[in-house]
Amino acid sequence: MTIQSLPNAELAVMELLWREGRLTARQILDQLYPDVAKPQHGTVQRLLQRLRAKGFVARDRDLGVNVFSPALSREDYASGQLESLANRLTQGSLVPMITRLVEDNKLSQAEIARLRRILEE
Amino acid sequence: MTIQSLPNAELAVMELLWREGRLTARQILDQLYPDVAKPQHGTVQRLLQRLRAKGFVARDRDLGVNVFSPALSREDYASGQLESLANRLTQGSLVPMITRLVEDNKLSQAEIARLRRILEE
DNA sequence: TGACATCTACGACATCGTGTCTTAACAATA
DNA sequence: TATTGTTAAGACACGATGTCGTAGATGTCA
Repeated sequence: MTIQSLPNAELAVMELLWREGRLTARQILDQLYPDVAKPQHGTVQRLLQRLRAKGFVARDRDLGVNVFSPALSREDYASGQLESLANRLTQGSLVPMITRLVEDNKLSQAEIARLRRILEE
Repeated sequence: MTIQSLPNAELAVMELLWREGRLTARQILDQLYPDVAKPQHGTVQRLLQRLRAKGFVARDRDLGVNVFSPALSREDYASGQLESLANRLTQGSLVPMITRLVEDNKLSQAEIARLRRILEE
């Protein structure tokens, strides 16, 4: 079971939730569509509903208003995407991808050093 | 300029080309739709045309027949996808993703050893 | 040369996902 | 009760994707 990948608008909602933690639909609306006059309530509700159906968002309706929070951390999502990328393209291995990045000097020295530290265990 | 990501059918064509190197449309057709009776010529042509428009496939029409080959290696594509993933989710850094994979024991010892070797330079 | 098969290019279309808007039911508060 | 805000769900436009059909170009063989 791989983590599915999210479309832009849904990812934008997740970005907000990852940054803020817990938000009401109203707060999300205000931040996602600050200048728009029209009522985008429905849009946000739809996005939240789809995210909830996909298991990315949890809802807390104890208070009068619904409060939404991430059901999955950014790191879990990102690493899940990385896994599925490797599965689709390189038989599950990160080696070919990272090899290429290193060869192309796409990784800074700092980044390489940090990766080395992580892998020392 | 990030490398865009390919839909399934187009990726399937790339898989073939990456594996075989150079193929004619007919060969691709036979391998992609082995059992289908109907003539899917058009489908394959369309896929190849779109892949060519995106710059993923090169065409050699010197012979009577068109011969298609990858204009981008699997490693380039994969590492490009990894880059854009990191840019979208973790400010361009691989560290958070790989950290999480290590914590979750998603990487084998062999994989970790190979990554370490790559990063020694 | 003419008939036939193959290859190529492109138009058309159904379907699905995504993003948006509208409306209506519901809840809360003044 | 009137008003405001919240939630839910239906409807739709648009684009991408995958498929098919057709017509022209090219080549082969009798």
